[in-house]
Amino acid sequence: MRDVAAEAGVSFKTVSRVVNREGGVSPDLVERVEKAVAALGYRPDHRARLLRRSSTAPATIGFVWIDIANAFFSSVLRGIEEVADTRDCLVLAGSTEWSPERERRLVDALVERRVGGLIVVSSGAAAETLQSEMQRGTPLVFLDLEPGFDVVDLVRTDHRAGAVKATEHLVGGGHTDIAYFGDNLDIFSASERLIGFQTAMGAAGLQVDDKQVITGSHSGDEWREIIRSFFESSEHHPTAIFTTQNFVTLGAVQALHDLDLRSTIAHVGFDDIDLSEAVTPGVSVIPQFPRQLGRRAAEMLFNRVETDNAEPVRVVVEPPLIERGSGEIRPSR
Amino acid sequence: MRDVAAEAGVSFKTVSRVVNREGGVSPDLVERVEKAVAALGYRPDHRARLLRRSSTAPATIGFVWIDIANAFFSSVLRGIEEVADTRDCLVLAGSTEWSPERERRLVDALVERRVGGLIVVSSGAAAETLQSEMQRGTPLVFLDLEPGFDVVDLVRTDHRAGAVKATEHLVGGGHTDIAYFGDNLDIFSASERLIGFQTAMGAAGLQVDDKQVITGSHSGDEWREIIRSFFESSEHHPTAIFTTQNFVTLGAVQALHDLDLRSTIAHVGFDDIDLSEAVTPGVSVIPQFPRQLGRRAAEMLFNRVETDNAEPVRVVVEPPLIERGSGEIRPSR
DNA sequence: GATGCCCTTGACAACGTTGTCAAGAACAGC
DNA sequence: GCTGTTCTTGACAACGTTGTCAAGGGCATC
Repeated sequence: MRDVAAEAGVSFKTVSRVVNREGGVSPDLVERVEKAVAALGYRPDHRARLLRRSSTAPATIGFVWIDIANAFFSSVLRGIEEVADTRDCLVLAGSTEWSPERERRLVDALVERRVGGLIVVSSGAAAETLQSEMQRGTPLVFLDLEPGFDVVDLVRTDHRAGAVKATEHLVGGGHTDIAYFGDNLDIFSASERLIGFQTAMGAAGLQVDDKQVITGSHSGDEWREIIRSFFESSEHHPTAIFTTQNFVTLGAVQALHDLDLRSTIAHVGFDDIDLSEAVTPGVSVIPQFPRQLGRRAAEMLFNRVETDNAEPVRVVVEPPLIERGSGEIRPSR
Repeated sequence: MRDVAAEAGVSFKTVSRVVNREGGVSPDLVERVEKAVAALGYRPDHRARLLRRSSTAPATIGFVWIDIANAFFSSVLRGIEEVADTRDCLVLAGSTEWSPERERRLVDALVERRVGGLIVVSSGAAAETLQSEMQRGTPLVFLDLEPGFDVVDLVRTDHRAGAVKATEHLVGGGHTDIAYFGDNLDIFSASERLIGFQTAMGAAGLQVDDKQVITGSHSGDEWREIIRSFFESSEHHPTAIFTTQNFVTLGAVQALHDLDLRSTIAHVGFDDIDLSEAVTPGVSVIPQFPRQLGRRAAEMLFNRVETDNAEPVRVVVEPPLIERGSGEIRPSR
């Protein structure tokens, strides 16, 4: 900026005025400054600007998510960006890949960059930083997971109700012997879904066999192997399965296809997947609406910027069930 | 920081020393300062820190991409994050959703935030800003697309060679009548793929019928409709199709499935998709390796930070062909 | 021609941090 | 006890910008 001022033969305050279109600068000076700006390729330094300015509207918001490979969160991010874009706001996104350590570091890094707000898919690892940041007045919205401490704003799917719905659907189709494949139970959404499964099974008077509850954190290909060997090895086959995450569902579809069991074993998944209609039979699912969750969370965030003392908002969306064939297979025995 | 200094009864320089673990501070002062930091929930302001510091290693890099809904770019981002993470570097990601206007704004915003480097999937819209930023010495790596001006570092798939390979595969299987479905031609990769298709067709002495080259920018569901009505309406059916982007491939698999043509029409796609093995027949593809492209780009970026005068690097990866069944169907006529 | 007003411009402080340097204390060696 | 060295600490400038205020010039009004 100093260089631009020298080039144009004015003080740097005048440059500042021109760059920010404050007005009150004579036309020829404006022109001289603009020429100098163009000649030197000058860009204002956003950080210094924010440092000085008693800015109100956030120019950057942060998004901390858990798994970059999962299309669910990509769609969430898309929803967030759509809303942020209308406010000329950038999204600083970082994924933790399930590591509490990384969650702490990421949240710290974002807080240190003084983002105007934060949307977090939090395991609760960064609770301390998040809470002190909340006290500083930074808007904070939690998404998908309950972080395990008192939370102001939160948006998520009703994981438990969705799992109940899926299980009831299978039970209603005549299945009494249902296997469960899902994410690690230290993840809030995963444990909620298992609780939903157990609740619905219990309500139907059915027993849950521990050997038929398989949990863990794996890629789609790993799940494919796990589910294939589950069906290959166990003498006792369930007549239906409930897969409670999109990778698990993808793996299960592949595995059942490999074993030519897709028309025999009933299957409902949590989260929608691509090509769910192109396989035979189609994959029945409890879909989530990640893009809308993202939009909703971002709107809540900006809302909190504007109205400081608003009541806490908790949005918990009950998901529907989409029948496509795989969930409607009757038990063969 | 001033508050912390007051609370601990020291000067703020001492606080700075403690926070940055510079050493040379007596143990009891360290303890007092740390207590004050904890009590007040103090976080250093990263922006101010960078403003002062003659820092070398970048703390933030930017990634500008074109389509957040496309899993290809999510994987690229993942690769970038993996590398950035090892350098304690955050990734500021923004998607342009194909809008040149948005590309300009995003690149400007990142430059103004003084990112330490930039990985760009650029249509060329922000050429001016990017070039002046390159002159400022900011490391810059282009990914996937040629932006239409002289470029220093670039990583991409060899779109043309991949398309040639796919087309030759279909031609080699006996097909002479092949339809092409792909992205808008003002996108570099799309036009390259079409050129590859045309080249291989020409080399085989085959004619390309303009009515069988369908291009546009659509979602998977839209492509499903387009391809379904293409096969429903035209009296003349091609015996094979080449779909040159993952959404198009997804749509085509669905559409052919809807019409019960998946075992009749040969099909090769560009970009791999989920469940490509679970459908019948499996989907033959020219896969890209987005995560590796991202890793490669990030490594080049950091490399350029370290060695300033390095030669320009262009990495153009020739993709393989994966046979899964759909591409090996013989023409029925 | 003096006064008052507005319009343009620049000097300076401030934002929150780190780098530089010097002051002061503590200690060792003569 | 004096000198020199080291260790701890703080004062101050600087990073690049914007907010505040005052100075100076031009113009209208009396």
